[in-house]
Parts: sequence; structure tokens; C-alpha cells
Amino acid sequence: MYLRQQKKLEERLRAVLRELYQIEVGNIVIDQPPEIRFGEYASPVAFELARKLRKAPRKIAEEIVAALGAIEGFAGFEVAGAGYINSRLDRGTAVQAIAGGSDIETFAEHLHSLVEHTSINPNKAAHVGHLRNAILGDTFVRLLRAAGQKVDVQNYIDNTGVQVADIVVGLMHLEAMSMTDVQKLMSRLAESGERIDYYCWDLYARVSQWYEADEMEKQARKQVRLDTLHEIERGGNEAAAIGELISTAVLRRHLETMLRLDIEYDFLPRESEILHLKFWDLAFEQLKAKGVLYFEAEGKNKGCWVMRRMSWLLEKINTTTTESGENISELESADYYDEASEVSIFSRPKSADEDAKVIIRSNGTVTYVGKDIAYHLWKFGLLGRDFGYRRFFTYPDHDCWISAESGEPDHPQFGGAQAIYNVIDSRQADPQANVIGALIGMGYTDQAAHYTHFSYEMVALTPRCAQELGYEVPEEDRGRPYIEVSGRKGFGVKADDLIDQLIAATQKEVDERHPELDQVTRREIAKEIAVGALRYFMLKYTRNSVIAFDFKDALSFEGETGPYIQYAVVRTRSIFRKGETTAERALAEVADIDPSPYLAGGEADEIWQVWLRAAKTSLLLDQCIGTAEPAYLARHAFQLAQDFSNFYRKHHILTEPDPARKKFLMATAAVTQRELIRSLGWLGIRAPEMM
RNA sequence: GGGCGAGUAGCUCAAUUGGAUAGAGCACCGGCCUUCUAAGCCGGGGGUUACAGGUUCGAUCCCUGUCUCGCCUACCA
Repeated sequence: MYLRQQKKLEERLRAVLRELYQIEVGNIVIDQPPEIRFGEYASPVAFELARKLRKAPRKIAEEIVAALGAIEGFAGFEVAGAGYINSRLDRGTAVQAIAGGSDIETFAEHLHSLVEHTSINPNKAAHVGHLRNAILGDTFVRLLRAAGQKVDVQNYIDNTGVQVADIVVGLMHLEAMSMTDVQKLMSRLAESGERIDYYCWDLYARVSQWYEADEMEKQARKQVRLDTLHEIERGGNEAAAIGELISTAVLRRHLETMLRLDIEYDFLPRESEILHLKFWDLAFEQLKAKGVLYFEAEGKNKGCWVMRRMSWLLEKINTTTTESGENISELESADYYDEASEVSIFSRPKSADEDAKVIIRSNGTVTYVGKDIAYHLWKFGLLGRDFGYRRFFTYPDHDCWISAESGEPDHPQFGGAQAIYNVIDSRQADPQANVIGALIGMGYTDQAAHYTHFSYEMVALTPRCAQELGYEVPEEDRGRPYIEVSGRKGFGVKADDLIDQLIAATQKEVDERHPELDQVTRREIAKEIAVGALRYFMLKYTRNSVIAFDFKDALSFEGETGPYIQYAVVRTRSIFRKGETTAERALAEVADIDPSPYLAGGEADEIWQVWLRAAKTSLLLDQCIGTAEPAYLARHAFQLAQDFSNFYRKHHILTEPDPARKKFLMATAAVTQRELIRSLGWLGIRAPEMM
């Protein structure tokens, strides 16, 4: 309702400006007045026109208001302050419309999108940083799906990288294990209920220390690491087999951890297949043919195949654009690859570009960015080769597939998406930008424009939290706001430990509050609250804010938290239970009455505030997708819960004597419940029956 | 050296992307359970938005400079 009326108002303003002043205003700014008593929409458009028209803004605003006439659903327009144009909705009509439903259809897009998130190296347990990634990604998937998009969820698995190699080194060299020993180890762990990912967490830290421990041996040990890495990449040997076994087991653990948070995946592309199916060879041919990649014959990169950096391109086209991906759409108009002459803007420079990015080293091996370019060509359906697929993990209503050299004949289609989102932390902005740069250089500007590096800042630990975990915090770090986690040092909070702690804390509360419920139900409620607390905690910060993790904050269930919002829903449920009706019925019954009398006067503003906020959920969905920022919706849900709590205290619903007013108050609780559950659902948070 | 991000209340963060009196949560102080669940509500104190200029009707937001912090910038992967 809110969004639809805003668009109507915008159009009318546009028409009025055309009539009165023969002016086209590109973007008509409409926001909300500082106080609800001023109306629902405010536009400062008169200020903007003041200079152009050489008139006082207030005068312009008066002329516009006079010319607006009547707009369906609006009660009136007025000039406020120095020249704001405030618009009031007809509250009675609006309430009926809000009770009727949402207006997602005003912006729904039927794109085929691909979201990649989680992507944890399968060599250790997931930690809080990975949780932020997965929760952000999963939430964004839910938002896109809510807006009508078809979304594939991918979790990229670097199963042949140096981190997996480190684990293999640990098993083969520190523990002197063979393949059969490793198999025995795994069944021993399984029997004793120990987690393979936790075992690897410690082993990874040990191996990282081992490399550095002995100055004399350092060189040799690093060589062991490199040799192991190459064996794993090549495949068909013991190191590769052990790597495969361990990484697959750890991967399975990651999927189980994420499932605790209701996070599911559709496809797991692995680096091993990107290597063995030779994706790179095809990408190399394309890059070479289009001149994006060229052989460097001199300078420090002599003997390598190199590519211009994105930063160079941005400077070249003289834009102020900096953040990777986000403003690529501005590049669309220009041509960076000329089809006719087959010349790319990236073509070989006259003198060596020392700053160029090396894609193929002088020893003939491909760098990470090179493989990533190939993979992203596949994502957009531009590579000309596909993975094999086989089933890997089963969810209640679908399967998760994994890449394979030769897979099952019948499988769903992946790749070939119209838009992609890569949930990757901000430290990888540069490599991401270079992949985008390669696409642009190859002439795939449209794809580059739909490539979003969904970047976010890391989760670090407060010094206090680090000390609680038993880590020695150096003197100079104690005053800092946060300390970066480190897998190599085994320094961090493991995801499953945190979830366990959260459940233990919520379980205690639920047991105390509801001794009458059976244990299974109490357990279920405790889990829902714990997950709600965790997911909300990770979502309430905007993406580019570093989260300084602290158990005190994360284990809080009061104030701006998930449980606060869940609690508001539980209160509405309680009202309908005691009132022996349902939210659906309460919303339907608002049609029987005229709510207008209850929406007028100062006292009514706080009730109207609930309806207005509830009406904005769709607007928030639109904004969250446009800005790739789920935090706005998290905040919206909190504010709606807050508005409701305020209303709830002041207006006692079930004892309301006026039957028509009672229906209206019931509908107020109902619309809150509907919008809170909807918003929470998109945030991946369930709304418990009781708490 | 270059690039990016950040600096807002004691602490952690917002601020609808240039709009009206910069808002929340936590912490602190005071009040509210015989009434739909107190994981709640109400009230209070708390601010030179790092600093200095500039742009304009209007700046936390844009521009220039300075300071502080973090990250990125390898033929490692």
C-alpha cells in the first residue's frame, strides 16, 4: 500500500511540475516527515526548484499544492516549514487497503539469479566469521525469492587449495598416517562422537605452527607443503585421496552446522572439477583471442601472461567509481571491446605495465584470479562447458548437488544466470574487481553490470572476548576495539559452540517460564529463539561495519534483538488464542467496520503508526534488494515490534467495550503479526508459538 | 608509495543516500506486574557528528586538506 501510494504521488507531482513549470525532474525525492502528525510523505522538491524558477520555495510549494487536486487515497496536501510539501493519506481507506495485502507485485522481477555464499575452506570448523557470511547470503536469497526471482544457491568449495593441503600435511607428516590410518581415525572419531571439523581445527593450527617452528627446517617444510598442494591439484595419488576424504567429511559438517540455522544450498561447485574439467583452458582461449590477456616479454613480469587491473581501467575511463561491482552499471554505455576489430581496451600496452595482474606464471601455472574468471564465465553461461553433477546432501524438500567429473545423467541446470551475487568479505574486493574487469574487457559489459560483489566486513573478537577464550592478548592489542580471528592460530569462536551456548541459554529461560510444556516443545522453542538471536545479531549491522564479537552482546535477548521481535509475535498469538479467533479472521473483519473514527486525534497517532509501519514492509524489501543491504529489513522488523509493544501497553484489546473498536484493535494486532512473521521469515527467523 | 573503508552519546551501532529538533540498543538513575506473556513499557541524564576550510536555501552525508585506525596492493594459493 505504502509503496503504491508513493508511486502514485510521485507521478502526480511529476505531472504537476510539467503543467506548471514545463520542468522534468529526474528523481523526485519523497521521504517521511519527522513526525507522523505531519503526514505520511514529505517532498522537498520545491527547494530544488527555487533557484531555477527564481521564486521562494514556500511560494512554489503553495502553487504545487494548489495544483495537486485530489488523489485517490489521499486526504490532503499542505505546505510546511520553509517549503516542504506534506501529504496525508486517508487513514480509513489506507487501513482497509493494508488489511487487504501487500504490493510486492509493483516491483517484482522474474530474473534468474545466482547467489554464492558460505564458501568455507573445507579444512576446519566453521567460525563466527563464516556465520556472518552464510546468514547474510541466505537472507539475501530469501529477499530475492520474496521478490519473485528464481535463485540458485551455491557454496563454492576450494577442496584443492593450500588450506586443505595443510591438513593433509598434518595427517601425513605430523601424524605419519596413511590412507587407511586416516580412515581408521575417522571411524574412531565417529564412534566417540567427536567432530572431524573440530579435530581439523586443532590440527590446522598445529601444522601452521610446525611450518614456522624450526628456522633450519622452515624451507624444507614449506616445500613439503607445496609438493602436497601440487599432488592434490594433480589428483590420482594418496595425498589427493586423503584430501578428498577429509575435505568431503568437513564439508558435510559445514552443511549440518548451517542447517541448524535453516540455511540450505542447491549446488556445491568444487575447485577440483574446475581443474580437472579444464575450465581454464577454455577461458584462456577466449581471453587470448580477445586480447584481454597478453604475454609479457619484459619487465618484472617477463614470461607471464598478464592482464590489466580493474583499477587501471577505472582510472582510464576517468570515473570516480571505486567500489567493485556496485557502480559498474555506469560503464554500460561505453564499448570496451570492439567486435569488428576484435580489439579490447585491455590490449597490450606499448610499454610494459608493471602493475598488471599475473594470470599465468612464468612456470605455466594459473593463478587464483585466472581460475575465478573461468568459473565466472560458467556462472553467466559464457564458458561453453558444464560440470558433471551428482547428489550430495538431502534436505526435506530438495537435494543439494555437488560437482563431479562424470555425474548423474538427470540433474537440474545450474549456471547461465542473468545476475550473480558473491557474498565475500571486503578484503577480496580487489580480486573480485579483476574478475569483473576481465568480463568488461571481453565485451561482457551487461554481465559485468549484473555482477555484484556482496561485500561485508569481517567478524573480529573484542579483546575481552579473546581473553575469555583463553588467548594471550598482547599488551598493545588490549586497547583496540577488536582483534581479527585467525584459523591458522586456531583463534576464533566456533559456530557450533556458539549455537550450543545460545541454545543452552534460551533453554534455561524457556524451562523456567514454561514448566507446563513437554521437553520436546521446550527444546524446539529454545532452538527457535537461539537461532533468532544469532541471525538477528549478524543482520542488524550494516555490511561495511566490522562486528566486534562479544558473548555478552550475542547472548543478549533484550532490546534490539531477534527475541524481542519474536516476543511481539508471541504476544499477538496470545491475544488471538484468548480471543478465540485468528489473525486472518481479524484482518477480514476490519472490512465490516469503518476504522476512521479510531484513527483521528493525537491518541490515535500511535495506532496509526503501527499500520503505517506494517504497510512499509514491501518498500523495505525493495530497498534491501536495491542496496544489497538486509540490515534495513532487520531494523524495520525491530521498529514494527517496538511500535506494537508501545500500542500493546496502552490499548487493552480483549477488554475493549466498543465492539467496532475492538475489531479495529484486533486487526491492528493481526496486521502486526502478519508483517512481523513475513519480515522474520525473510530474515530466516521463525516465530515461536510461545516463549 | 598507491587504492579502499572507517572515525557520530560512556560502549555497540543507525540516520530512508543532500532535508524539518542527529536516533536506537546496552550501561547508569527513577517508576510500572490483581488487567491480552515484564524476553516488556514509561521517564531521566548524556553530542563541537575526528579536525580545518569549501560548495548551497540546507552537510553526519558532496569537494579539498590534515590526523587516527583497519584492510588490500606478491609469479603464495
